[in-house]
Amino acid sequence: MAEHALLLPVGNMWRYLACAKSELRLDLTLACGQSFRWRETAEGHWTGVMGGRVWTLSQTDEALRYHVHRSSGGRGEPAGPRERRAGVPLHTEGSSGGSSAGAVNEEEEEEEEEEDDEEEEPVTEDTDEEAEMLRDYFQLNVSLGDLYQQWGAADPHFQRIAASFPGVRVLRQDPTECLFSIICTANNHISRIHGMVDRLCQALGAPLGTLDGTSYHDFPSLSALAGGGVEARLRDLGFGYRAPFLQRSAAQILAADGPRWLEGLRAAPYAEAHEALCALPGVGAKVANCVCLMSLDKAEAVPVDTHVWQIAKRDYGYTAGKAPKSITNKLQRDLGVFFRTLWGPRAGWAQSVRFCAELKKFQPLRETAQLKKEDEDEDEDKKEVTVAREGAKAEGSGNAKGGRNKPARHKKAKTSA
DNA sequence: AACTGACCTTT
DNA sequence: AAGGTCAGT
Repeated sequence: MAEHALLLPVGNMWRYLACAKSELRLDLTLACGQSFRWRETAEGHWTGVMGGRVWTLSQTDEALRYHVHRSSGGRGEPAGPRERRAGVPLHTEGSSGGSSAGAVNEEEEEEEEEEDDEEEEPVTEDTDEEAEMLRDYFQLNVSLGDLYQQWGAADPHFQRIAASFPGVRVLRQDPTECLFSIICTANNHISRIHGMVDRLCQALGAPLGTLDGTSYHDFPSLSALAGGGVEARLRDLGFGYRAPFLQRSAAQILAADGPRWLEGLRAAPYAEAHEALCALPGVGAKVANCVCLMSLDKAEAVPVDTHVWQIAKRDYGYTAGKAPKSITNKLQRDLGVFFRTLWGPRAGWAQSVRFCAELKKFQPLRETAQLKKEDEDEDEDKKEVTVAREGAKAEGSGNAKGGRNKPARHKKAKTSA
């Protein structure tokens, strides 16, 4: 029910936010595996759900353009904390093409027609609020240009790719959405993850409306994720062994004061947040680092995956000594310290740029600048990196290994009532 | 404390 | 093999 609330098409009602392309590149930032909620619905146009609303974003050289799709008859309340949804029905097109992309809840489409929310508040304030939502989501208060400068000066390998991959920012995502999306990424393909997150929202998230035949859903709430039968449902949706991780993690968080527990970690030190996350089923060191970096304001967190490990070996000669067969926790800690020493307190941001540049889908971008650049100096700076391992603790709460606070290990708690 | 395989599916 | 995690040694 309410599956087919009609979302208004993008008219000429773009809003603009001053933002240079060197500060933000939508294509790189939205498709590099941080969030799996955005699709390029048209050339240079990215549509997705953020903060309980459906957005379409695009950009010019100097501005970020955005539009929020309003439901024409939506009764689906946004699950967000703010309930004030200034939905103003403009066109009341008879709901036509119910082209069921979901095939799940096929309903006879009823005429969208109920109490049209009488405008109870002036809508003008909403636009400022939405601009602020974007600034927060993209963390536009952080000057990426300055950071690129610093990283490039400190690291010739970063400098080598910087010009080809500008505007790669770390998103500030909702912690719940980030956590449960990232759990899905473990031992998985990016191409597959997109579909999984999509089906997750389709199956358990509140419907927000339909646009161009595609239905959009909010990210599932913790209660929806923790519900009985969720594991089996997700198994059917192709989540494999991750299905119980999602359900059990949700239940565990709910038992620990719900979303406030997660959001509270934003104010906690990196090491503490990392440790707390690792207590959740399906959350190891790498996933915890991703969540810390992309939703909990831990800019120093460096997720070490196979790509970063390859980079470390190839570019920074980080095999000196021993090369574990797999990426161990110790290796992740050591590499975290190493990259924080190299890149500084926002090492996680720099890592995101390097990771992005490593993705196969973005290799064409690399070629372009490579031709311009020189291509002779290759192995130049492969020096000892072991030296850097020493004074790496100089950055406050850098490494996420200290902290012997409280055990709080539930992890394998089966059906702990 | 640090390593080694098994593990759901899909490219 | 894929942007790992878990349990056992």
